[in-house]
Amino acid sequence: MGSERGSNDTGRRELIAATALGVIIAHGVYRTTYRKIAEAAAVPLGSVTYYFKTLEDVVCSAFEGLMATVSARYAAALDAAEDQSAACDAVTELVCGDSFASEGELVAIYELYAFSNHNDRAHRLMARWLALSRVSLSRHFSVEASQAIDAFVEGRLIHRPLETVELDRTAVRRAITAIALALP
Amino acid sequence: MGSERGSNDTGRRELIAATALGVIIAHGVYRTTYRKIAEAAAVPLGSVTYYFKTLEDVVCSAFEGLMATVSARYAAALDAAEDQSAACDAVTELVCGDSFASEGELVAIYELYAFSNHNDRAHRLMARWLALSRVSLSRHFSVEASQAIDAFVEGRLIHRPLETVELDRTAVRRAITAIALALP
Amino acid sequence: MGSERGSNDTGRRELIAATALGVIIAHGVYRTTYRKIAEAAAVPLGSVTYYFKTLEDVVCSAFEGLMATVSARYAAALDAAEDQSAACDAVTELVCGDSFASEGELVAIYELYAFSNHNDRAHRLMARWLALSRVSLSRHFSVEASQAIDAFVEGRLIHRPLETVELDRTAVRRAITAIALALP
Amino acid sequence: MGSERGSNDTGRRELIAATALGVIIAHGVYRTTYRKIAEAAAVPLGSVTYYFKTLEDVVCSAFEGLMATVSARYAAALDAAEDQSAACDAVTELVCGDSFASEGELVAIYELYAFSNHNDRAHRLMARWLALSRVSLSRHFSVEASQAIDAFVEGRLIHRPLETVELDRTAVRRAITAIALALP
DNA sequence: AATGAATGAGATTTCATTCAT
DNA sequence: GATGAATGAAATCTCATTCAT
Repeated sequence: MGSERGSNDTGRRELIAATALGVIIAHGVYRTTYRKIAEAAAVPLGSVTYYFKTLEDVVCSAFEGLMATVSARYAAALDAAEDQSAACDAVTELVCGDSFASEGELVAIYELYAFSNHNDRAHRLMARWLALSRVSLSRHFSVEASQAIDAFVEGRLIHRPLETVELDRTAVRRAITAIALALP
Repeated sequence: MGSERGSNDTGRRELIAATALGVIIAHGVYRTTYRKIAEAAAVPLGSVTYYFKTLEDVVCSAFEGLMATVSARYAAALDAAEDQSAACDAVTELVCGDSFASEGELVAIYELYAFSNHNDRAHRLMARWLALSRVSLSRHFSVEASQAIDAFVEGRLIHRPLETVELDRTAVRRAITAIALALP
Repeated sequence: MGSERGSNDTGRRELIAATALGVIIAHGVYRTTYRKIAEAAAVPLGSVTYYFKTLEDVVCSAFEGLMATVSARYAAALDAAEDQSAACDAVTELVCGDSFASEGELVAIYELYAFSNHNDRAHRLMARWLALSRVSLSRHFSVEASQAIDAFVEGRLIHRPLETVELDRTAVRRAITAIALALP
Repeated sequence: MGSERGSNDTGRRELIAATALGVIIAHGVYRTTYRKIAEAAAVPLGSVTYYFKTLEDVVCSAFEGLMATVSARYAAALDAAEDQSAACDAVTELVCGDSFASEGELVAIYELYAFSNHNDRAHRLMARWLALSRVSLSRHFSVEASQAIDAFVEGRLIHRPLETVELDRTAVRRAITAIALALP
């Protein structure tokens, strides 16, 4: 009975951005198109271009949503730790467990890394994310240890899907602790 | 006198692949096109499509060239080390110095990471590269230490362009040594 | 305190039409859009479409405003002339001076000429304008001289911006007088 | 049976430009689109965009074709005249007869006038056309008379389709002669 | 009355790809 | 083997227009 025009509801923009993240994960930024996003979100093509003037705009928004989710988890895990030992446990869990990022989210993070070299907004997002993770780590580690541990976490997340032999939790824990002690 | 047609010379294929890498670095895979490559290489469009039947074919070939270069450097640096201490020095240089990869090559490496999630050939290339770096590291470190150090290197390379305060060489050296000792 | 909605004031319609003329002058009819007009007039897009149901409607209204201005000037100049000699002076001034139409108005007039071949309302406007100018001229010249002088004026206005050597006032005056005398 | 690829024939470009002129005449520049041109020329859309990178490119090419035709006629008519009197006859024929430009060509000329204010290439074309017509006239008239007569011709051509009472040949002839004599 | 939201249609344009030569 | 010409398909994006409010 009602027309489809007019203020349909709230959250349309967010729905589109969230759906776009899924498209990026499934196809990569290089094959992400307005059309695929519209189809996946089950909204008219014109609706996507209405909310997002350029494709890079949608892509960035999708990445911003991802970063909000992921950095919240990162911060929560570390903020909950009461001492450095607990913080080492938390980092180990981030690296080895499933609590930090799903398989798909990891793929999206790769895409963001690549994309950020060609897009300023994404680049700033990355820089923000880096700064945030450092703040969380700095509550428990020296600045230098935070940098090193962060790098280790980053690298592990990238290598994980390619690894043939899984690095076990104990080893990860030991490496983190060693870094923390080496850079007091 | 000679026609401009015909076998211009050997190496045309290689020229195109090498040029493609430059295009990828400048624009990202998501904006890499046959046309941009042809223009950058100053060859006819038909020449690019003649040597590379699909665009993904050129992209993968470009990445293969990159990996050949970069993994050779990685291996050379580690093979030259005579003991674990020298290996730690070598890794430190890889991470902090300019000898491993240029700014542009780093950008290309992230592109490859992202691309590999959506392309089998690139995925296999990545896996091969990971395996190779492990072999190089394993000559000096335990398997577990190799995995951990490799992750650390990876993460540092990603963070380096974003870092506001540069992590100094001494700290890097110390972190690597600590990992090596912690995972004997 | 008052809402921003509601009857903002009278003259909104006129403001939009007048602004549209500026857009036409700046971009040409072929690149005139509702959106450009709305932006230039600093009114909401919906406001433009509210007052003018179709784009051709705005364009015609803009042209009507232009013609009102311009034909008033034309008529005033000729009505003020007391005899044929003064009328020749007046026409000379219309052709050579700045009093008849600004640079922008001239551009708009050519747009109207072109547009009138594809739009009935504009065509009728043109015909009206032609008739009016003839009435003004006929007060001082024969019908045939009026036609000829009007044509001469028209052509001069078109050629003026393209002329490399400016036709001097004396020559124009002499041509007009000659036509007037030749067609008594 | 053959494929549609490969060198189809010559003149494809010219065919498209000529067809574009027809579309401009029928719809006006402001409603001329790649699609309409392709359909009218019965060639694939991609063919039009292949030969003409931008729409303004097609439009200009169409106008260039028109000008070539029309200025050739103009020059021919005047070059054939043996003395000033014959030149006056020739100009009269240009203005009153059908030999100079068809109804459609006149419409296209209006379009060119309007378009030239928003496009440099078209502007240069107009300037060239003006210069050419002056050269033709200057063979028979003084520079000042040429300017004036050219303006008269221009204005007549514009007014002709709007005129309710046709200006007769005798009057036109008399006006031209008068101008020629007034500006020796 | 006035406007923001929304959308379908179509515009320009880019591009991978194919094929005759 | 190599390439210019050509094209179909789709991509991004713009826009007139409509409607709920």
